[in-house]
Amino acid sequence: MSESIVGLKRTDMCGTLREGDVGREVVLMGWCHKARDLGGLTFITLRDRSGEVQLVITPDSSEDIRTKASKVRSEFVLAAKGKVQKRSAPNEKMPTGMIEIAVVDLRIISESETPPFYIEDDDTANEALRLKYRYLDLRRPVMQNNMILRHKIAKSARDYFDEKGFLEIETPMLGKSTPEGARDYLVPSRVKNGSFFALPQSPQLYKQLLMLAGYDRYMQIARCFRDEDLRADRQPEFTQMDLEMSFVDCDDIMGVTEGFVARVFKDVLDIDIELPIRRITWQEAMERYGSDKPDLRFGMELQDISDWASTVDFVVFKNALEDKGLVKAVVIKGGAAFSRKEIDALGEVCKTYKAKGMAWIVPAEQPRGSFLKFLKPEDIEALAQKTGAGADDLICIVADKFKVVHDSLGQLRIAAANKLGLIKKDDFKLCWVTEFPMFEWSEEEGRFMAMHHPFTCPMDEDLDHLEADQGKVRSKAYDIVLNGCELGGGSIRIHDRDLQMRIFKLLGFTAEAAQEQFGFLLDAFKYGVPPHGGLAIGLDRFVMLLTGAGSIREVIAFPKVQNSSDLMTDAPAPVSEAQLEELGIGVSSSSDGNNDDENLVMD
RNA sequence: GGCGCAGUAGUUCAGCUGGUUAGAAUGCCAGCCUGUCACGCUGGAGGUCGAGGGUUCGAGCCCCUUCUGCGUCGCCA
Repeated sequence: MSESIVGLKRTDMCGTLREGDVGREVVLMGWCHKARDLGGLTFITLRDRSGEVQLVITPDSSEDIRTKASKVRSEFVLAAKGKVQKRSAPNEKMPTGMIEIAVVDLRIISESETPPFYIEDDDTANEALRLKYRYLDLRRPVMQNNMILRHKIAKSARDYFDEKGFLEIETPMLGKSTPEGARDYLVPSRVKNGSFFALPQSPQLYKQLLMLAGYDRYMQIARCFRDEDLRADRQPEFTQMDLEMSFVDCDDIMGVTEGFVARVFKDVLDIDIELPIRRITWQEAMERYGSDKPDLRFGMELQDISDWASTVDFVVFKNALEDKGLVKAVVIKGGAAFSRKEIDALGEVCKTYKAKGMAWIVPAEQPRGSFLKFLKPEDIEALAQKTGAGADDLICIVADKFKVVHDSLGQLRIAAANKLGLIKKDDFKLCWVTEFPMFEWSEEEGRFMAMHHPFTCPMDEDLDHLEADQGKVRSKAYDIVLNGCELGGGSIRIHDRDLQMRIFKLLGFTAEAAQEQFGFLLDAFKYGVPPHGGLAIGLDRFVMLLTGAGSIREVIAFPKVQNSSDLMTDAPAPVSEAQLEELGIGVSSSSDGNNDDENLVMD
């Protein structure tokens, strides 16, 4: 049975009705959240995007309505006409709990099978199940709120940047594959067999060319693609609030970005962000927090104890120091109460980040620790003195090279803070991390790679030793960090063709390779380039942090799972021979005999 | 590719040292019920214990392989 809505015009949304509406005749449409048949009386909770309201069918209702009401089940789509009346038994828990609708016309528009999980806010259902039936999952009010909040942020962005004179300009989805950076998603060309488009990892080059073209201020809420493994905060396709400005320096970009972030916090959560946002150099962030995205909601900073370690007769420290490394410590207040097992778990965190181990010590009257036999009583006292640790505290120590020490202790710091409950969920701490290194040594490639991207401008002070000491060159790049999560980042770009060529050369590009990959950019740079720079904010992460969601999947309508597939549509899926033929692509079964796992090969 | 966690009724879970016919709650179905809102009461149906193999007199439980989901390292300019 499926009735029509002809003759009924919706007058109100379910969740908007209040006591002031009593006496009005309304027409509502929505989903049955729950039907309660008490025999003579039937209550139906009707739900739409705005909320829920109670329908009531009494023994006075017509036979037809009572029959239909008895057939209604969860998730049926209903249309109801009736009069708003004050409830004799109000429900304080519902926003519409003071009123109900006395039904005079009821239509079952669409029936529903029993859903595989109950549509409620507590997401007790298995995530894989939720994703397979995402359209049902998206009915849950908490998911609808996430989508609404996401919309609000996008709207704030468009309003804000419009007011600041930005133009939203769309850039292509089908572009050119570039070396460096993440793996590209490729799209085969039908017209030019054997050639491929790449989906954009970001609109980077297009927005730079828009600056060159004189558009001055550009923004775009842009979909980006990266074919890399997923994480709780990483999806293969994601959305960036992308912007670029001409005739600016770092301060201009950071200023306009701060205004945007503050605007979103105000519009969405009614929170006032203190401006300007604190700035920390990359060097300082690494040294104090062991991270280029420090969580400033708690202290527990890293302390350099290399001087102390050099006076101690412990081979682990000696080796690290001789190997141009350092020794650092994190003091966990109250950590003396941790069990051996809990301390070992912290050691495991360090090992995950390549530390060979974690030394620890509780500087109590009867000291406890992992390397006491190498320490004299005065060593322990000196360490306690230096680090400010007391008898109730746990000192965790890692000795290794710069990266290992900071990575491992930085993560240990977070693990310990989580353990001690130092991180408040509704606390928002922002910072800028500036002066990123221009290059990063890649063991795998055996060369320097661009830490940000190859179009990032080096700092003026470091231009002179660009060739001489690449590792020391800093760039005009900046990241904005919210609660230890990289919210976004950007840079001032190179606008000088010669400098751009120098950077390509340092990255190992021959002049020919640079011309082949980025010829269009280098050509464009012959025709008058304004100084420019920009930034992109990860919209999904921003929404995730503002909603307190545990992963960006919670704020993306139709996300992918860990193997980059879509549990609802089963994408990616094989295509027909004819389609492949047209694209000039052959597919061969892989040698392991697993027919489901096929390899693409070019004809 | 590595490491870790999980997979038992539609759903969320329990299931002891390997031992009778695998349980609970909820949902679902039927009947009753005039103020419910986690409605209530009575009754009922519902299971390839993710899959495959092995050990055993006997496997949800032990072993191997594999699939799926989650977290994470690598990776993500």
